[in-house]
Amino acid sequence: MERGQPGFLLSQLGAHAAGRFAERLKDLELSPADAGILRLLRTAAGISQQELSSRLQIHPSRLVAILDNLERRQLVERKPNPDDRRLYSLHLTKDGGEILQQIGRVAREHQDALLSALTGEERAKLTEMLQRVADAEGLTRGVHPGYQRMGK
Amino acid sequence: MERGQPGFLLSQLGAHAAGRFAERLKDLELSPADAGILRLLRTAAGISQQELSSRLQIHPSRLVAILDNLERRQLVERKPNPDDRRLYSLHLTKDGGEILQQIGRVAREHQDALLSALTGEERAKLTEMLQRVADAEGLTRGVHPGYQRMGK
DNA sequence: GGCGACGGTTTCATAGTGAAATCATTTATA
DNA sequence: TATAAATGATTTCACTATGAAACCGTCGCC
Repeated sequence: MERGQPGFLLSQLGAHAAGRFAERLKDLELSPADAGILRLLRTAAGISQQELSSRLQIHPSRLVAILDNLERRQLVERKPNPDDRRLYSLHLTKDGGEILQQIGRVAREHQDALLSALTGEERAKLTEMLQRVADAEGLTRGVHPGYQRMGK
Repeated sequence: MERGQPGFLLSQLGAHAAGRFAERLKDLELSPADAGILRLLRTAAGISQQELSSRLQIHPSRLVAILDNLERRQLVERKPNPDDRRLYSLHLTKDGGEILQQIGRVAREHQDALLSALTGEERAKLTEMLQRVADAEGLTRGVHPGYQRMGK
């Protein structure tokens, strides 16, 4: 990849953005994967670990430890599934919901800082272009390829 | 980070682009860090490992193994520095120069595939915006934050 | 000439990784 | 209904990557 070229820039900036965001999340003692899980559970309450792991592309064996941690901190709850005793039914707790709000705040701050060099109009154009590229590449919205390796 | 928002998109697409590029590099049996090193050595022939590691933000102890490998494959040469016998003077070999050309080819293919959803005009606009953001964030051109953890 | 700093390398302790094994439970099959 | 196969969550294990610190030879300074 040549420097100054969009491919490299994209990858470079993406890694930078992810790193900066991860740093901000550390204030909340959360990893990016933690945040992704909490966010997904808001809209997909009750899903199983299996389903969670396949949606976010996190290895099931890794998910065990992550959920253990989130449950210990009472941000997530593993409820039994009455229909299938093998499955857990995962839910956000009250605390989990509240921390999710903080995550949202952090994300907005992060984004504003990151894109301060662009006008509002440019941000919209950038978002639209990036979304188009992401769709063309078959990326699922909200699923970060790095979740596979951003557990801690 | 909310989905569909530029911050997340950037990070998501960046990771995707880096992953795809790394896959293509595998055909040449190179890691992204390998490619970064070869590329830098083209314009900065003769530098020491110390200097290389600080420019690319690669840990010195990790650099040893990477250079061992590149030297074994005769893509890079460690010459003694006559002025200071502690320092190596790193150089691309003939083979290294040739593989660098192949890397360039792979990078162009990668980039074309990645941005196929955008017109030429849009690509230029995207590049310009990304460069502006990268500059504002203080990123050094050609230095990927991920080199720190993309040795293999 | 001796002493602290420096470059490159090695060692080491730690942590993260996925593949495969395990165990309970459910579904399919006959 | 009995038995086999599949599934979900977890644990175990072998492998790799990581940086900190120790190490050795060399340099610059006083």
